[in-house]
Amino acid sequence: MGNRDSSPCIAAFIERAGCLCERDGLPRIAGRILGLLLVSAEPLSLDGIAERLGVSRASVSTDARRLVEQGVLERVGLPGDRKDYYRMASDSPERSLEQKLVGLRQFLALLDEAQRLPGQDPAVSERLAEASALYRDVMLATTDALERWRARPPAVAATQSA
Amino acid sequence: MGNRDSSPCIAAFIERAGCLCERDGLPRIAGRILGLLLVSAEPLSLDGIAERLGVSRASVSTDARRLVEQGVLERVGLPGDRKDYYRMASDSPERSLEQKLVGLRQFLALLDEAQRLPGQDPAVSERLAEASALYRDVMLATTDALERWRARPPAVAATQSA
DNA sequence: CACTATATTCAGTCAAGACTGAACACACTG
DNA sequence: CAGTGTGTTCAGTCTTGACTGAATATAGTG
Repeated sequence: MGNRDSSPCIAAFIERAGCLCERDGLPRIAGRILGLLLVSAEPLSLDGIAERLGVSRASVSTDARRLVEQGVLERVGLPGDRKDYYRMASDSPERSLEQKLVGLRQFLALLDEAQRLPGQDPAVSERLAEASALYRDVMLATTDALERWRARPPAVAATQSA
Repeated sequence: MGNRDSSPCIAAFIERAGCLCERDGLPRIAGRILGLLLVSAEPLSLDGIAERLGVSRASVSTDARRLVEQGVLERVGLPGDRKDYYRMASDSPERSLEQKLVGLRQFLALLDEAQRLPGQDPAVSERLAEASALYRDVMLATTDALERWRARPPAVAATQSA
């Protein structure tokens, strides 16, 4: 079942990716798809992914679409082929980071809501303000890092031009 | 049941906290405990929390212990009282941020593992290196923000001295 | 227009784990 | 040592959502 060819290292890597993504609220299969496509040079078809991972085509269809919606995967066509192919989006690291940022943003919003709550003890207010400051700073720093990354010098060559 | 007194705003806030923490892999009740203690000036007993939230004491016992282990809650005693009381740890924002950092660290480790995989296409290697660089930078920036926060000027006064 | 290849959707199964009440353990008190 | 207040653990229920095979849609091909 699945993982027919290729080294067991890669299989292990894909599994790790699956488990890790599970912690972020993604289905395990979605994580495996990401792991697989992360290390594959060519786009893979839906059937190819399903067979390679040893899971149902239904799951791959659902999860791949979800990942496309999140912007971390791209659906591409191959000339003379009716199948859908998938590959990592060119800005996928950015996108998955943004996914994590929304979590931070919501947490920050929660802290702000807490600060606006009526009848707060001064000590509580201060605790909230401090936490809020920390998370605001982290968000800022992360956004900056993202900006720096976007402005990074373009890659020298690599096969894939676009 | 539960939320007997206090404004409905607070009840809503606690619920939001519960749902938000669920996304981070915590039981909803753990999130509610955090929300409740975040806005309460005094430590609360296990029974007090359970009654206030309208949940079983068993859940509060389990989840509070978990939060204490994570370092975001502190178990304190009150003189002349045999009960356990809980309050937010003084460094709780730091701790929950660190929790998030371990996720980043694991993700980074996964990327590194991918880079060490045998027989990599150059384009893939470059993609991995770029992603790795982004996440490394984010981790660094976050750690810096955390340092800044630790070095922040101490609070003016507030009721709770320690 | 049949026919085929492909992708999506749906009903159903299954597993994980949150939550609970009740039993239990523990440690004070008199 | 019984009795009581307190925290923990456990067996069982229930919800959620991942995953699947099969049915269904969609679009290309002759």
